[in-house]
Amino acid sequence: MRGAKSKTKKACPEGGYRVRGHIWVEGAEGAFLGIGRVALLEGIRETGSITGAAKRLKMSYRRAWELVESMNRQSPEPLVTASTGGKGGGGAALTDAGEKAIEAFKRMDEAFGKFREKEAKRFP
Amino acid sequence: MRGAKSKTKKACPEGGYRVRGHIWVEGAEGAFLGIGRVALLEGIRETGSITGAAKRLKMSYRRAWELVESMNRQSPEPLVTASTGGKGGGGAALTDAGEKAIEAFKRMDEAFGKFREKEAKRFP
DNA sequence: GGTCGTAATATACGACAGGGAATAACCATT
DNA sequence: AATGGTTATTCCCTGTCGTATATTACGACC
Repeated sequence: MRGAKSKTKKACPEGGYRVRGHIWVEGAEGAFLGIGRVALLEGIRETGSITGAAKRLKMSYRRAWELVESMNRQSPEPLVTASTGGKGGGGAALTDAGEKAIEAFKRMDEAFGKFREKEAKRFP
Repeated sequence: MRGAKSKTKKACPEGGYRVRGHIWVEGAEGAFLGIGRVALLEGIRETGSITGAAKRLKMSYRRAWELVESMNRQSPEPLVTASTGGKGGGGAALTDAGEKAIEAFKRMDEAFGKFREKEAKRFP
């Protein structure tokens, strides 16, 4: 009942399986920096607000704000500064620590991609 | 309102953050082999039944059975064989492919641990 | 000083993964 | 043929997570 009896078809030399994964940095209260949080940081940098980043990433403002709070709480210096009122109603921006965090994570994630690709050879 | 102002405390040379992650093998229908599935396979090997493995891992039989089905469906040859009735009411056992899957995944997971440890140095 | 769009916060709603229970089928052993 | 523990399968229920919605506070700019 499982059909397909292999058929000795040797197309796809290293084909059927691929290795996937999540990787993230943990701080005092759990998740601190992951791919989603980094995307949020980039969204904030490019839109100038938490609201704009949330819309771009199709997540609720509430969640975006919670993530920003979580990151700021767990870092000795905040990654995002936000201000209310004023020109445009307020906004948010990355700090230098925020930029550095993005950079470090992206390098790690790239290395992770290479790692997965290499390890996938274990499952031909 | 975020307190703590860093304090220039340089104990914990590479301390605050650690890198964590999940890694798994994907097949045709999604997840094929992960740490939980491997633990289940080992539980089956050691208890001789899906029921026993589920109890040991404190998961419902339903879930355990679904995981076994998923693995068997996505492998050219099943990782687990099960039989009903007979001595002891039936049972389950690993195939040779099942043993090899455990082996391959554990090696990969070990390499993953080393990778995370190495990459954590990016976040001092 | 009114305006505007954002930050910040609370509440209610909905989706869904997983758990638990219940049931039927199975078959060597006794 | 009765037993017993397991596989296989279905149905319901609940906790959790995130979304959506609503409200208030804010302050530079016109």
